[in-house]
Amino acid sequence: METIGQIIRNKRESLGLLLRQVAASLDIDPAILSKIERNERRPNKELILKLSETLDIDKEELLAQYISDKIAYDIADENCADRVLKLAEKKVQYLKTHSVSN
Amino acid sequence: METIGQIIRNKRESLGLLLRQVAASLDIDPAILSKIERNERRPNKELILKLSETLDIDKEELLAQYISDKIAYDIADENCADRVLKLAEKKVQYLKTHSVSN
DNA sequence: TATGTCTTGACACTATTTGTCAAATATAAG
DNA sequence: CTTATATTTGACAAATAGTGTCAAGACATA
Repeated sequence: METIGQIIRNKRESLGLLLRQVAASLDIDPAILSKIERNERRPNKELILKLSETLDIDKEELLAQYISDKIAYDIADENCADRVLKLAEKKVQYLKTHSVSN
Repeated sequence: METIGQIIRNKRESLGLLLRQVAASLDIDPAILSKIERNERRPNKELILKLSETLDIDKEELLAQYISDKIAYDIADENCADRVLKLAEKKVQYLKTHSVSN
């Protein structure tokens, strides 16, 4: 399974871009991007959006990878992961139909 | 749908316990417990475990509620929630079968 | 060696989470 | 109407986590 860091690094290298170049486009230090690509540091949502533009990666795809990474990390050491995900699905449905902002 | 705060408050009241009493048992300020029960503040995992013991709520049940709450909150405003949850499921499976610690 | 790229770790700054406290509110009893 | 008790609220401090900066080290290539 490809990690989000691998996705980013693969795309960057396939475009022949240097860390320095992409980092400049993202307005961050190359060291941060290096860490993100090696999954040593987690990107935030803003960075995900910029990355999808700079590297021409589908925005929804990268976002889904990003959020599912966070979730998997949250529940990886729980022995009731399946149940948790089913519950989460119900709650999301509930929030979507009942939230004030919708 | 019952929130985690409601679960806790219902159980505490059904046991005839005061905020002050349960808070003392949890070693926290009653104000915090009050906020947790009204979903104004999110409990952390340690508190969840203590709560399940003090109020005699099934530990797995309360943990599942707690984690699914966090997940639902994370993805509530995303329009690809279903896809994210499916991806997360795959990643959890992957982590379970490939992690070093297992 | 000399150059350019990437990695690593220490550090500071900021944001978020968590804890503390006292005043305000609510409820019930005398 | 007081008094007492329980809960709620908001301001604030402390602790933790996230983020950014930088320079030195490692690595490859010419």
